[in-house]
Amino acid sequence: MNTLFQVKLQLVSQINFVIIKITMYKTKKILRDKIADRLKAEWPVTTDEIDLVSTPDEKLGDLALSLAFPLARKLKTNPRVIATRAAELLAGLEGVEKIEVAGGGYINIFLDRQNFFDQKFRNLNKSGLEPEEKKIIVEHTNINPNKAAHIGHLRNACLGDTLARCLVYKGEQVEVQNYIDDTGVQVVDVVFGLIELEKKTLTELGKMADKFDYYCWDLYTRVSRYLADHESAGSRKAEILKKIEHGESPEADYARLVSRRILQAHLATMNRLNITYDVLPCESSILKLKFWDKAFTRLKETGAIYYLSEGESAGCWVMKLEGEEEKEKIIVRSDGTVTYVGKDIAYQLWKFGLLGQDFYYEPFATDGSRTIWISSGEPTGYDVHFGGGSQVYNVIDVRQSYLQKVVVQGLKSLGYDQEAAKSIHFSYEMVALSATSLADIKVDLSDKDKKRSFLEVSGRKGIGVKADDLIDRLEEKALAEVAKRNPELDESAKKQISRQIAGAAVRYFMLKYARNSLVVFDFDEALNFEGETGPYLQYTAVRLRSIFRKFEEKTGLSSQELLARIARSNFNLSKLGSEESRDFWELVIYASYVDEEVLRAIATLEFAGLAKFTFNLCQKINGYYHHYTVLAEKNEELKTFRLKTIYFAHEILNQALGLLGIQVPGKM
RNA sequence: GCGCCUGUAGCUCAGUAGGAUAGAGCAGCUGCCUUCUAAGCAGCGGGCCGGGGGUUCGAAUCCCUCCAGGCGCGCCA
Repeated sequence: MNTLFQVKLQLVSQINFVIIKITMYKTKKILRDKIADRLKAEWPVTTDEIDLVSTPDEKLGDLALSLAFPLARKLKTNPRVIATRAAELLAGLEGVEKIEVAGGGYINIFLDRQNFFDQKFRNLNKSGLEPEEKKIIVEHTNINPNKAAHIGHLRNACLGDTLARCLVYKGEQVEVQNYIDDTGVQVVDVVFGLIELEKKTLTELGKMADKFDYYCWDLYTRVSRYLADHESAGSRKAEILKKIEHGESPEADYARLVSRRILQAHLATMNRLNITYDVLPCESSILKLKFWDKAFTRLKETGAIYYLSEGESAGCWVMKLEGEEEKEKIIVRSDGTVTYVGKDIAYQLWKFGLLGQDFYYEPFATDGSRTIWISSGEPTGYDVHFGGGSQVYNVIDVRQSYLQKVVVQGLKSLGYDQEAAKSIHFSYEMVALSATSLADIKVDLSDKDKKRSFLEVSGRKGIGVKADDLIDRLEEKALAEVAKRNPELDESAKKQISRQIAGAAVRYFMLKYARNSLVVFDFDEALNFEGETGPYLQYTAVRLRSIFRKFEEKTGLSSQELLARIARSNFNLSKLGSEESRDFWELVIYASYVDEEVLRAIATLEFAGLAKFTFNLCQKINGYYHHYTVLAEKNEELKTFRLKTIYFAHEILNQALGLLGIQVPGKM
């Protein structure tokens, strides 16, 4: 009972913390302070209790206070009376046009539009957000380097990459890691297949043509089936595993060749989606540098794990789990080898800089001007360091929740409570395949699997849509559209645009679902370019940009001169008709919520909201675009004002698209 | 058995730190291209928010319970 109560208290304090963070959004924060200041003379209210929410309708104002309701309850009076009095107290607030009482006791605030727009326009490039961490590590992708990437991996990478982008936008220092399990059983399976089934020599392997990842995809499923059918082969596989872990030739050479080549393929796939990394820590380096030994010593010394001499788990080192009194998690097996979780605890310690040891690094690839570093178990001569974050996000699907909990427990048991609290499992649901998608990829299914309406992606069974296949199909479709609409463009320009469109389609598709929602992948849906899709967002931006381009062509002004002209302009909003005034305001106020959306996305790790926000913004922009012509407007003053309005919207849209990792083509 | 998640329009999903009339997209139907790109816009139809209780001025949102589904709970990784 007592602990339950404590847990509740803890939750409440966490929630308060989040509330404060989210409403950091400048205008609201300033307003909340001022409101609290005015009201506290009459009632006992603090800034934290001032909850400013959006109104359901533009006619009701821009922001609403609902504090009259709880206050009325406390004071046992009518909320309407309180609201009326509050409205009096708040009269003449700076930045506020007027205040009205509505409904049962809502206090509705109408912002001073002229003032608001001027201010927001001037601060277009300042987010108004502040970093809170020393260094944040985002670990994502983490694909076993033994086969082609599939759409399940894409979801992981898109979520992780978007999180990193949002954190950077907030001003945080972010390090993106992609962990490579280059000595694990999945790689072992493929090495087994190459040696025992395919009888490939290392030289033959090196000469193998393109699509090595596709080749391994098929080989991996073949090996899985072979091993299931030939139990006796298990000992050979175990032997290979051991040799790879100890770096013995030639098995370890096979493993290295396979994992590096597949890793190259994965990076190339992710690059198509604008996703990149800072560092690739490898399991082989962890083994070579004996990270586990260090962690093991510490875990033993602190009593975080202990030895069992009798019972079911006799001979094992185990860890107690909070809240599961009679259950123990085995960390070291009775044969002395460490389990997956054990290694993960050591690795997590490294991420926080708590291991007292770092990898060596060397360049693995370059991505534009950015070097992607890979870990090494031996000195390389490069003086670079990674890890040592103050906060760590592990992007891993929901099935790993239990193990992630154990890892956090490991940190806690070692006394690292703060790090445990900042060790965040960013979990999300899996990607499955719809019945039609299953029919699309030719794959043998068991009778049991055939009966289900959808199937979980499985590399082992070969059930999955390969990432490159999906992107290829999207590019192909985009290219056909681009060629139809812009026949004057040369081939390379058309291809470039198609790549950008395909990338946007994938990224939006992966982000539009809430993370707890199981995505049942369907080709028809993923290949759609209309409605709530990435290409729709791009199209919106392209059309706006086209207005600026045409304006510049007509007037001969440069982009800077154009910006200077509209920044200088000072249009009096009262000159607008009521309809245009409303449409202008709806667009501007909605767009200005971008900061709050980013903070919300980070706090809840829910990027579907940010995706939705961007989509809704585009809907508003398209509505405006359709209704108000800019370039043909005869009234020069009004024309400049409209240019300013869409410039504002366009800038914010670009910011949002950047966060979603969506590029804007020059033409579509 | 225990734990986590999910159930909202014909379909796919938003909305869940309680707030005013439950929203999009797709699919269907009606209009709009001598006009800044129709990958667009405007409009129509479509809902016991899984069922039942409770808390509250107010519940899709919080609590209890039941029903249905998914996923975890290895000396696998």
